[in-house]
Amino acid sequence: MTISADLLRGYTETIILRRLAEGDSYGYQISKRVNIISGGVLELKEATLYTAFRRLESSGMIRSYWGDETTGARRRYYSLTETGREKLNEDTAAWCETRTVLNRLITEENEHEPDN
Amino acid sequence: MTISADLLRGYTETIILRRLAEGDSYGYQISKRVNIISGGVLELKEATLYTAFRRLESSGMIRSYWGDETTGARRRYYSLTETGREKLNEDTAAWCETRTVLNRLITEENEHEPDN
DNA sequence: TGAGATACCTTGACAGGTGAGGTAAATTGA
DNA sequence: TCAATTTACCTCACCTGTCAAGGTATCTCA
Repeated sequence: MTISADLLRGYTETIILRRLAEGDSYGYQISKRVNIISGGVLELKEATLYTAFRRLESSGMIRSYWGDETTGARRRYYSLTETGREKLNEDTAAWCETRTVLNRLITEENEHEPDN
Repeated sequence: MTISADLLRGYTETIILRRLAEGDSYGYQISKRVNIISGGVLELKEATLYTAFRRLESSGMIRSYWGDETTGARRRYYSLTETGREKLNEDTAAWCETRTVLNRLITEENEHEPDN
């Protein structure tokens, strides 16, 4: 079972920032790591990934630099900025709140709540 | 604190279906109920709500009928179809899975996972 | 030699959310 | 009594994130 893209919309950037909090990384690696960590159910599409990188960089959340690979394909590494780190904290808090609210709205019984 | 729209994208229909699982209802009421249940942090915008109703009805998830109010503004009631009920079950399962995966990707430590 | 993996990138189309606009009736309070 | 607010519905054009499809280049291994 694969997770629908629509259910993830809005979390792509947070997922990327979280990965970069563990250390500098590059597109291809982040993509693979996310796939592994998710148990294979989530695949960040390349187009999605790279457009997210553009957004994050132009808004100052991440910085990029070319790696000095002497072998293999060139890699563009990304690193979290201070702003990005703060954004990650906010996003993480937002996720926790969203999770609570969605749980209440989708999975919990609400029949005995007051009507007004 | 209000929950960002983007984080909810894709859950609007599920939220509506879930409300209708508790009994027939109409737009305005669903909107208010969602707001109350969410503790005031989530507000389904009218445009969002009504376009979602259109989608759900044309895909056979819900049915609508005009109420016979003798007082107050007219109301268009919606009721869940059998298909809609099944969809709600699938969506609920999808939410649980998404929640687990996002938790792992956003809030958990993954530093000790194998690299490949 | 050539298939597959690594690694990057862009473009155009699509879909869901929403601000801003609209209608109409009932209620409320000054 | 009458203006403001609430109830209740609706649509359109725009914005934004996703992604299929296309591209480039290098390395590895059979």
